[in-house]
Amino acid sequence: MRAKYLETLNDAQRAAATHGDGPLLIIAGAGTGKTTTLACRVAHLLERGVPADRILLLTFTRRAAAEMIRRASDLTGQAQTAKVWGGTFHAVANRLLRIYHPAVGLAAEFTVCDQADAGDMMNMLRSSTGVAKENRRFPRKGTLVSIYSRCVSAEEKLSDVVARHFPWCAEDIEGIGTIFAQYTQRKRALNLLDYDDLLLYWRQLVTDSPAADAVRSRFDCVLVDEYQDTNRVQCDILRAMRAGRGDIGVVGDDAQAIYSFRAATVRNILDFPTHFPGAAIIKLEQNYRSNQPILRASNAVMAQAKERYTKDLWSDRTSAQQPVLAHVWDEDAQCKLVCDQVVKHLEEGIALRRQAVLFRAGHHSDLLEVELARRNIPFHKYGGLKFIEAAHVKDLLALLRILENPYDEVSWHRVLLVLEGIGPKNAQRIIETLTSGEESPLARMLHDPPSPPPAAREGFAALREMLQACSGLPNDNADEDDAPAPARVSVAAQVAAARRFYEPVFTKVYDNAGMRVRDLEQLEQIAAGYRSRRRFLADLTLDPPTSTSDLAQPPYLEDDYLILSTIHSAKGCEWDVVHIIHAADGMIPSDMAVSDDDGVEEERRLLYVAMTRAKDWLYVYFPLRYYHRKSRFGDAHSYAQLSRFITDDVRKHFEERTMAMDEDSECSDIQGSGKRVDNFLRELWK
DNA sequence: GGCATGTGTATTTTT
DNA sequence: TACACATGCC
Repeated sequence: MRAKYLETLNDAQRAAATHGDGPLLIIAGAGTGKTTTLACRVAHLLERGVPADRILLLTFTRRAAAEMIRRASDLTGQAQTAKVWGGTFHAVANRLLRIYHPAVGLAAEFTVCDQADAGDMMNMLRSSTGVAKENRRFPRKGTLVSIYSRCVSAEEKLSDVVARHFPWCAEDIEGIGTIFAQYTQRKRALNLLDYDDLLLYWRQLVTDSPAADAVRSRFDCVLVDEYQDTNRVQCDILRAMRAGRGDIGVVGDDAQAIYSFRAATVRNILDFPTHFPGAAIIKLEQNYRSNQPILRASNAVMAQAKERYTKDLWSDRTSAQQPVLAHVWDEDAQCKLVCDQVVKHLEEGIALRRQAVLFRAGHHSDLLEVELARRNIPFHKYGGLKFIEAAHVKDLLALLRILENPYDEVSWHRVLLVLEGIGPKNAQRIIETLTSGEESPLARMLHDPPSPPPAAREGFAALREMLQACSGLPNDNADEDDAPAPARVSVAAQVAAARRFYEPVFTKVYDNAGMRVRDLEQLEQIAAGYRSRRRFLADLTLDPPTSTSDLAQPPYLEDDYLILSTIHSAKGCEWDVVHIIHAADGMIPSDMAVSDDDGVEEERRLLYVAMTRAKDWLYVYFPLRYYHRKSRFGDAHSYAQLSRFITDDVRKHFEERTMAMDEDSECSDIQGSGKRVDNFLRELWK
């Protein structure tokens, strides 16, 4: 008997969901019901009797995994569905390594550091090795981290990576090599893993460790979403995880590969049948998301791609409304028009959260955010700068990380620099003293501290007290007999203690202290949901709040808000109305990406991804004039070109509207053919 | 050695 | 606009 939920699938989807044990490659175009299909496959596996905790579901974000598991659970009604191992490669690596760390020579309390932490360490090495001394333009920390990560994830030599992707750093290659060598050494010594390490250790765990068999046989089935955006190491991991077993299913779309900067390679999809012999290939080509006009325009964009993609998506959702290409005078006009359109759709009954504004880079929405705030239109922004990257949040977390891993020099450095009167030199000296002895640097700090510079004496004492309070160790003066057993201090209490320690400093150092204090309060709230500090830190690093909204507690959940998102963060999502702003050359494609053909091709796919997020309405905005605010001259500006991807062939599929300026510099009128004016006016009364 | 101040410059996308 | 680096004062 066939389960009810399978009836709702089309033939290709059902074939994918009910496929047997062999390797399975699903090529799923945008909006073809990929999530549904995967959820059904999970449900099907469960009903076939596969235990939930023997299913591994790898997705691009933890949110995507949670969504699929939730849907599978709805389909089967089985509570045990929650036991499915779901998450990102990095999160799963972390989870496995917490169990099997001895097999790869890791200590249990290793901490995971994010990109910014890695950058801080690179910076410390940059000065301590002195390699940057001779050259004033030695690559910055961010660049160093990018180069490093690229070498590791693509498994390419430093010299090749620099030559191909960072040619302007070629003359510093020796210094970079020195820093990298020390970077890896320090990380090991300090018990730190960066994002790349998580994958590398997972790979080692399943290819070359005493636990390899145990890890492999933990899972009966592995499912991977967004396979086009995996890199070589991730591919190796999958091959090793499935060595001698066939049950692996991957889903991907080569037309949506947008992560080559993270060394993702389309080869993984193309070579899947070779890597996993006997693989069945199923294509999903019917789009259930977008209406025909939107799909035609999107297909037209991809039709110009250098590589021909295998599929044209089709849809039977008709609509008389073509996507709109809006020519606006400048960025101000763009903001106003976006707001107008958003409100118009809202008044027609489409909630704000069913609408999204998409853009190439995080800062592209800066002006719009101001305008939205001015008009009291609530919004949540995904992508771009994150809460977790703010200096004051990092400062506070550094304190917890010291408690978790006392050997974490980078965090010690951060914490010490917060104190008034301690600069890089003194911080360095103090850290050297702390780590010189046999005992843990934390114990040394509490029982036999180095002397701080006189100016920092008070702050230093406060720091020690704080660490003391959080660590739960008895202090020097405590009478051993009377001292109660060290109480476990809750994570939230630790954050609270850290907050009390930091807040006076903040009010001195930062101007908008109020906001920052609020951030820390929110951090404390998040901490309240955790029993384990280790878990708290790992989760924040591996699955950071993607927008400030994630920090908001239930009262806000009912509120309606507009979605602002980078195109990268919009992957996998869909909205009734999508507004794509800054469709100008230099924005899409980004100036940074046009130096080589592959870069341009990826930018094209990026526009395609953005367009195919739309279900019913799609607006693409093109501001004609850009101002150069940094220029000496008052109103210096330049005229932009329409994105090179919106060719004449593509424009045929759009309705074009032009907003002109009137004397008051307000955008108020329409230019173009009479027909367009009529269309526009009709829109207004509709 | 720390810190305030001034100058120049590079500036995407994310786990 | 933010960040790295240089300079000069305490």
